Amino acid sequence: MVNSRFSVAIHILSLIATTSDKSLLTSDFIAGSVNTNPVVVRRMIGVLKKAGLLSSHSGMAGYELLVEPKDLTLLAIYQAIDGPEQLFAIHDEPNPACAVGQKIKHTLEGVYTSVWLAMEEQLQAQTLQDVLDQLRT
Amino acid sequence: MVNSRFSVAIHILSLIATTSDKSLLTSDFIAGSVNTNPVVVRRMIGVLKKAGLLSSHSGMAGYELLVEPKDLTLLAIYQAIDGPEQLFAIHDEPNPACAVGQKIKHTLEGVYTSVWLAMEEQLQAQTLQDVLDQLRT
DNA sequence: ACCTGTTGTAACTATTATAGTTACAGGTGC
DNA sequence: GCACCTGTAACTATAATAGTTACAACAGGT
Repeated sequence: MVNSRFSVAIHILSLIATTSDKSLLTSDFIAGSVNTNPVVVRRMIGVLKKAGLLSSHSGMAGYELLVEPKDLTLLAIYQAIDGPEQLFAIHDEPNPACAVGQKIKHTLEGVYTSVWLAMEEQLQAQTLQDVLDQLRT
Repeated sequence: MVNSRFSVAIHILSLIATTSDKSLLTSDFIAGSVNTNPVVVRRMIGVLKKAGLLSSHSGMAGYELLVEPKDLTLLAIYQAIDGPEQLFAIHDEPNPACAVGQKIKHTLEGVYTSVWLAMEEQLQAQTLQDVLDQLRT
């Protein structure tokens, strides 16, 4: 995929998890750490909030996690940001009159599903807490 | 990633592998099966040729595989088309003055590497021959 | 030698996604 | 009231993807 939304989401959640003084947690402060625009942060936080991962109050600084870091898998974060559910696209409408064209879509779907499941397994095996532990070392 | 280059490459290689009358194998014919433009096919074939997966002769119809389908892993195909070597990008220059910003890049790289390796393992486990077998059923 | 059909490429276009930005309405609490 | 914040809409810049046009060079048949 190669966009940075997942990285930004993990960065934001890590900041919220490790900042004890919640009044510091403004979109501006977070944007400073991520090195992006506050609006980008607020947009991402809106998505994470909709997914039930954190809470916020309009007009008031401070975000709070609604899930314990040890219970928050990276897969859950990935799904929260609504990342693509496939790694590879399949070209549109291969020619059904051709023996290969007719079957290739179904075949590729099978291949890609197995790859996808392996990836999900990895993301499921790691939690935000694992990330926090590595940030400390 | 979510582009269809990998799918198109596998489709092209499958066609070449299953078409016995090589004189049929023109970029136009292949484009008809893939449902795209002949130039897109020739471009992709140029890449696969550079990687040593097939041969072609300018001005002459007919492509030939240079690797046995059973020896051609999907990973080799993926590497041949020079697909991205990462699934997730990391945002540029997180703030080094911040405890999280300072370490997040290295941490995420570790996470993403484990995911990437799991994906490679899946692609390594399947060959073009496996694809051909599924196309026949 | 010529003609037809092919490959190999360069160059351009259209479409889409990503990220960044500006702007502003509305909430919060001092 | 004021300073500061969130939530969002709207716009822009940039880049990637795929499709397209165009053409030089090559092969093989007649």
